[in-house]
Amino acid sequence: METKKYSYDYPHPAVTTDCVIFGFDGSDLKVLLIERGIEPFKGKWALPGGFLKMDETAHEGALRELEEETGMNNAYIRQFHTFTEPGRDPRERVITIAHYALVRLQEVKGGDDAAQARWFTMDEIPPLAFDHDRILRMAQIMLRERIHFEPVGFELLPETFTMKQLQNLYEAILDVHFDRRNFAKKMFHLGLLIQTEDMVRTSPKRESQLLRFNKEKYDELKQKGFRLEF
Amino acid sequence: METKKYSYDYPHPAVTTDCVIFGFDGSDLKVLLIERGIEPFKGKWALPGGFLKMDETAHEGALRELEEETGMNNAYIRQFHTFTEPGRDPRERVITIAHYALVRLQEVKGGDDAAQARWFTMDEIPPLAFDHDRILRMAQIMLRERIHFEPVGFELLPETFTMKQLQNLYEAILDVHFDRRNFAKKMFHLGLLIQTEDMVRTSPKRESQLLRFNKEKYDELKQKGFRLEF
DNA sequence: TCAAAAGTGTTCGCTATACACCCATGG
DNA sequence: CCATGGGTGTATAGCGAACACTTTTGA
Repeated sequence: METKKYSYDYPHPAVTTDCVIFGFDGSDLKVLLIERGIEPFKGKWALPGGFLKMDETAHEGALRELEEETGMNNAYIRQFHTFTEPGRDPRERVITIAHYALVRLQEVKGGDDAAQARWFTMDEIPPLAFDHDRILRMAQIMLRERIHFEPVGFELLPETFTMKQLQNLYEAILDVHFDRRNFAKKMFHLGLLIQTEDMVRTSPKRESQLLRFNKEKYDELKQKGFRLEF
Repeated sequence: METKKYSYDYPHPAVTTDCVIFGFDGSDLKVLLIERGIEPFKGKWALPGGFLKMDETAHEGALRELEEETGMNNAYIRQFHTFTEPGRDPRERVITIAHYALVRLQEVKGGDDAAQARWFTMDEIPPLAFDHDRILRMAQIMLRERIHFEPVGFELLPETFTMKQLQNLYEAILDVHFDRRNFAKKMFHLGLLIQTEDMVRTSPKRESQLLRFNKEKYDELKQKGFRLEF
């Protein structure tokens, strides 16, 4: 502990990136948590995260964390808040730049990380290490607000999906209920959906049509500036 | 440079808070800038900001900056993004937690700070130091989005104001134009405005009614959850 | 008397919402 | 034949957008 190689005239906080990784299984919104293997909070569940390297941006750091945990390297990821309470880490002053990521559950392979990782639905989240409860709650709020400006939901769905799944997703994110017919009408009216030829046997008795996200149309709309009404 | 008193096993970035301070003069949205007195970027205009103290949160740091520059200690202030590009400060690695503040121009006394400070309208902003151009642009975008969830505009207006001023403000923030009658209709319909008895001679020829923000009603609506449509 | 600002209402079209019946399938 | 899930259409109400004339007053 005598070999502290990095010295400054003024005290500097440590900086980490944390990542709230959201996934969707067709009915429920889920979050990936890691069981901590070391103190502090050993054995508790926590958000994936780690120290920012000196030559990477927070965005790159968060992507790195995400890849370590999920093997994904092209996910949607967005910084939403930086948490700075002086006492939030018992070891030293640590501020964390928090992100949320949206991933397709189907594409997630287990992470490299030896760490214990598990997906939790939003209503079975255990108490978390540090101030991660608060970070998670705020991630949910920010995602909920974001959906009014970007069709973020499509980042969570597979290539093709059913209208029912899309509605489940919006309902899970916004925590509201929509009328089935009105929801479909509105979604089609936005023009962001393409109907495919394919059907899928969704459950015991019925098959349903598969949809696809119209990215070209979205990019076009984004140019002009638009709002998603929900 | 030998007396570096603060040492760590791993390199730590320096952390600052920067503050985009918005004001409104009845017609135009303005931003408070500081002329830098020291290198780097000496003589250039920049956002007010400074190093985060080890015992304060970013919010407290931003409030402190704000008070130094404007003498205000109760303004609306909100963190919106943390900028982390490794090269953004030529001296050392500095990340900055950026905030925007909304203040009432009438209440701003000159700051304590000896620094040269000036209000600029949004279309006369000079090139700024560091990456502050980018920070300012993003502040504007975030404020624009925020107004869909909170009636932030009232933070920028005096206690009483005219419908014209309110409309000017919304038009300045959103960079759009509204029909005068439809705008008034919509605002009254939200129920967030109280008509006062008073009139004011706003300009050459005519007097107009003064309005007041209905904070109780707003708090009530916020409880239930609501959206501001624009 | 002209120019500038403010006050005021109506119409039209669209969208949001509420709502019910039919069909196909598997058990 | 029953239960489940998916598909489909209509009627109503409310909101958003477009739009013009009158009044006041100071220059």
